[in-house]
Amino acid sequence: MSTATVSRALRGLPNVSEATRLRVLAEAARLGYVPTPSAASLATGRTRTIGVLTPWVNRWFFANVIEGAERALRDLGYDVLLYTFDVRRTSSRRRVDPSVLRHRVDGTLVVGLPLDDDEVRSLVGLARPLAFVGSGPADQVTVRLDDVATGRAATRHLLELGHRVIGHITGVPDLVSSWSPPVERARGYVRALEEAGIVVEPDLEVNGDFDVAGGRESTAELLRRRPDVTAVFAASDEMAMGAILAARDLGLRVPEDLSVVGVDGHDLGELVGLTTIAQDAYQQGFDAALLLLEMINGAPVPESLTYPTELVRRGSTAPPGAGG
Amino acid sequence: MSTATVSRALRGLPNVSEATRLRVLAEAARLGYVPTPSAASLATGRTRTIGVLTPWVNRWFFANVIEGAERALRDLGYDVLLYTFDVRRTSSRRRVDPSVLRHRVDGTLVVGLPLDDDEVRSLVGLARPLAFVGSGPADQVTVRLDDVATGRAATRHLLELGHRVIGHITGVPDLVSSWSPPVERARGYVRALEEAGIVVEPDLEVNGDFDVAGGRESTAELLRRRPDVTAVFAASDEMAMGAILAARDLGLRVPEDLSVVGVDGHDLGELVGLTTIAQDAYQQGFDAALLLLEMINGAPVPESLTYPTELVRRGSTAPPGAGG
DNA sequence: CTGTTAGCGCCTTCAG
DNA sequence: CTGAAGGCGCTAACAG
Repeated sequence: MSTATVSRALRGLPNVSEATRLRVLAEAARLGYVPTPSAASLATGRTRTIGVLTPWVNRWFFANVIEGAERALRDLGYDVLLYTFDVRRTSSRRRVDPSVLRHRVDGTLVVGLPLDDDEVRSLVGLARPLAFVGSGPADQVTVRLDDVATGRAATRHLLELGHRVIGHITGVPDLVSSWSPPVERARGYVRALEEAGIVVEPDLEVNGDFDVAGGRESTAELLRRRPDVTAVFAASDEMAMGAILAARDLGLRVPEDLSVVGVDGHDLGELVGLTTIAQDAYQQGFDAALLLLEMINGAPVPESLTYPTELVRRGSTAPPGAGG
Repeated sequence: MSTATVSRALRGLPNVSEATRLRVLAEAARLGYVPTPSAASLATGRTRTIGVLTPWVNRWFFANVIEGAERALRDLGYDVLLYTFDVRRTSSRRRVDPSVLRHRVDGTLVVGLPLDDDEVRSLVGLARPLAFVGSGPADQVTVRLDDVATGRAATRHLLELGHRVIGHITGVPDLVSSWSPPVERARGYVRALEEAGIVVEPDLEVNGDFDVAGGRESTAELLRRRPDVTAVFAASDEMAMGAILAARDLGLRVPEDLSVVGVDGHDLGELVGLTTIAQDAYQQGFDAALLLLEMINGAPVPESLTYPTELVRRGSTAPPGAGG
């Protein structure tokens, strides 16, 4: 029997009689035969692998998106190649160099990673399907929240409680990209303030690096600078929890002296009574992976999917001076 | 110029004159040439890729180990292929079938995934370096805590505070493997009780699925069954936080009515005042990756690395009945 | 130091 | 429906 017939049988192609197919399958199983992916990939140009680019895996949003995407891809026989690009306020991250992805992935999923125009261009230059989760450039397929609306809703919640001096803890430096979620949430924050006729003061915004420690430090700095702040909107729950720690460090009570609202719907939000705008990160990862595979299969896909959010009111927000 | 010379120049092999090497490098840069990994892999049998097998990515320990490993591997030019195998109490997980790894990875890192003997055997059968993080079979390279000592230390902390009826929230079903961290932590728990002359009661142990929701449910069940419990040792911080939620659901105060101690040193532990046995998960992932690469390079490596832990006392533990 | 020659294992085209 | 042949892009061994 020729290798060509075996190859056809194993891949379920037509033009193989049922008898030979069964014979091949049986023999392959008996021998424990496993195809060599690099040979297949060399011959076909396809890798059955998706590159996932993300700044971190140990943060709520990112971990859940990655897990959702991995499950979807695995179910459909695709492997996941993980690339992290640590993003910090203090140091600029390593540039995304897509040449490492060339001939290595059939598609790329960018998870919550703000890219500059050059980086996007170079990814597009790979000529492979590309999708973004969290946010992405306007002309690319993106699975996301309406981040402006999210920032606006969080800020309005605080305004409706009666707050007038509201701080904002944002995520990454806005130098890189004009379309990262923190940038858009900050826009929503500004818009809500303007709609309420409140003058927006730049020194009410600080950068919290998207984690607990960063939220804590930046909130401490904010409260030192502006002791008149009565509420804080953090662009993620982890930073919001850092803000609560900072308040506690300074002897302030939450929510009596400081109201705090976050974004995410973190598993531990309930435990600390955190008011938040909840989203489903796992599902976004799962669906983005499916979209990407459809693109690979040449199916038409929507330009973007926008996911719902929900304000979850808990004990970390209250009218200013509620307790004294 | 021949392809062989180009190949040698690009890979920095000897036997190439400096002049030609520079010429090759310049031309490659000009053309934007990128080698095709599948072709190299087909020719050499090596892939410069490491498979990372883990039950979850959205849990503190796992996310941090993965991130540490990814950073170490990336720095040394290796790619990370991520495979998750969801482990739950309710349903048995998909078996680990290493045939998908054959010809695809140069080594495998198993992160906190309890495997049965057959699965370990089949991984060993790949004839590629293999390392475990969290725990592993006795005869394999493992980066880990002393989990028995960890369970014992946590339980002793509760005993020293005066507790006598101490529940334990463990992680995964112990059906699969005899060497998972939760199993060993439970052993430490039992040993500490025995050393204190306390009769070990099986109905004081419940399974919390290693996450917040599971810790909450199983603690609720435990407290319903055994209202005399005054303290709980959870095998992870996330389950411990679930235990605190369960206590609160039942109107119990922590620590007055119920003391809770966990394991990990979760970023949010301080916020909720959780007493814990802290470990450095990121570093374990990082070091395990380095070990694996040394094995790939044929260097001798220690059979196992044991990491230190530290008891962090916070407000979630106190003598029984401390407040009333 | 450089070039030539065989493959690595699979897939695709074309004959039969 | 099946077989033969060529080639995917690179590396290893050997000549020169």
